[in-house]
Amino acid sequence: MATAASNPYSILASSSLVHADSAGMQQGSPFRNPQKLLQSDYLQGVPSNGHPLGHHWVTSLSDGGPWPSALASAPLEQPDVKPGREDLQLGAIIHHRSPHVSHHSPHANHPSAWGASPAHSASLASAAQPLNVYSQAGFAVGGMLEHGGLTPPPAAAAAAAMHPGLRDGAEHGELGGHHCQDHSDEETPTSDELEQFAKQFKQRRIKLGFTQADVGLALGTLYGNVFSQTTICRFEALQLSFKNMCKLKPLLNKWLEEADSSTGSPTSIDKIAAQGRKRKKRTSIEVSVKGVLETHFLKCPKPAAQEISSLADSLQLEKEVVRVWFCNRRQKEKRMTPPGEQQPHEVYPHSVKTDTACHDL
DNA sequence: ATGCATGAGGT
DNA sequence: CCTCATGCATA
Repeated sequence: MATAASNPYSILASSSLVHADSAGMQQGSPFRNPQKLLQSDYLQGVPSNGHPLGHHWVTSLSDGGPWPSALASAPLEQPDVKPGREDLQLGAIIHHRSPHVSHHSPHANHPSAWGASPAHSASLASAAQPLNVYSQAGFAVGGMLEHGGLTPPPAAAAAAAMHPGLRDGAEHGELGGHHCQDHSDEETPTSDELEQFAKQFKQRRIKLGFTQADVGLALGTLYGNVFSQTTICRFEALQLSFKNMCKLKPLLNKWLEEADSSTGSPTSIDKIAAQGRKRKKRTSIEVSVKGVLETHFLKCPKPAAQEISSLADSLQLEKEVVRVWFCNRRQKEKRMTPPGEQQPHEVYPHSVKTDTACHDL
C-alpha cells in the first residue's frame, strides 16, 4: 500500500515538470585549472610525526602545470565526432549490481594519494596515444559502417567490473601467501591520469551534446548505477576524493565508449521518476555567520559536541546544522581541487598529532 | 557549480 | 560522532 511515508519534512508532491533540462548552463565553462593543492594527509590516521611520505599532492607546481606534470595535452580532437545526439539507451535497465565491494585492507596504510608517483605506471604514453590508455576491449565496432538498425547492447550486464579499490604498489607486505604480479586490470590511476581523463571526458561529452545529467542517467541505464548531475560535475571538476574518482573513472570511461559508438541509437530517454526522498529544507547560513564558522574552523576543525552546541547557540543555529557544516567543511578540505584558492600554506597552525583541544572561546 | 543534507559504515 | 560517497535544491 503505498502509504505515504510520514515525513516530517515537507514532501512536495508537486509534480516537477519534466524540466527541459537546460543543457546550456554548464557547457562552455572554462573552469580554471586547479593549481595548488595543499592537502596534507589523506588519512587522519597517518602519524604525521615525521611526514609520512611525499604523497601529498603538494603544491608548488609550476604555473604551467596544474598537477604534477601536465602531460602534453593531447589534442584529443577526435575528428569524427558526430553531432548526432541520441541517447544511448539499451532498453533494459539492469538493476542488479553486486553490493559495494569495499574491501578495505585490514592494515592498508592508506589509499595512496594523489601525488603518489606510480612506480609501476610509468608507462604512461608519452605522446603516442592521446586516449585509450585504458584501452578496453569492449566490442569492437567492426568499422564505420552505417549500421541500419540499432546498435546492439553490449550485454555488459553481468560484467560488473570490480576493480580493486586502491592499492599502492609501494608496499605489499604479506598477503597470506599469494603472489601478486599479474594485474590485468588497470592499476590505480594517478592523479595526473585522472586529471587528464576528466578533462577529456568533459570535452567529449560536450562535443557529443550530452549534459552532465544525461551522463549520470545513462550510467544508470547502462550499468545500473545512476548518478546525479552533481556527481558528474564534481568528477569533471575533480572535486571528489581520490578514491571516489578512481571508482568512477571506469564507469565514465565505459560510457564514453558507448557514446562514441552509438551513433544512432534511436532510443528514448527515460526519466526516472521515483524521488521519494524527503529532505529538510536547505538552511542557508548567512555570510556573516559563515565567517564566524570559518574562523572557528581554522581554529579547530573538529570541535567537540559541546563546542558545537555552544557555537550553535551563539549563532542561533541548530546544533545539527553546525555539526554538518563542520563535516562538510572537512570534506571540502579533502577534495582535490579546492574551490577557491587555497594559499599554499606549508603547514597548519596546529599540530596534527598533539591533540590540542580547542580551548573555549 | 555548490551549499547543505542524508545515510552507510567505522571507531 | 566521524568519515565518505552522493544528491536535492539553489545561487
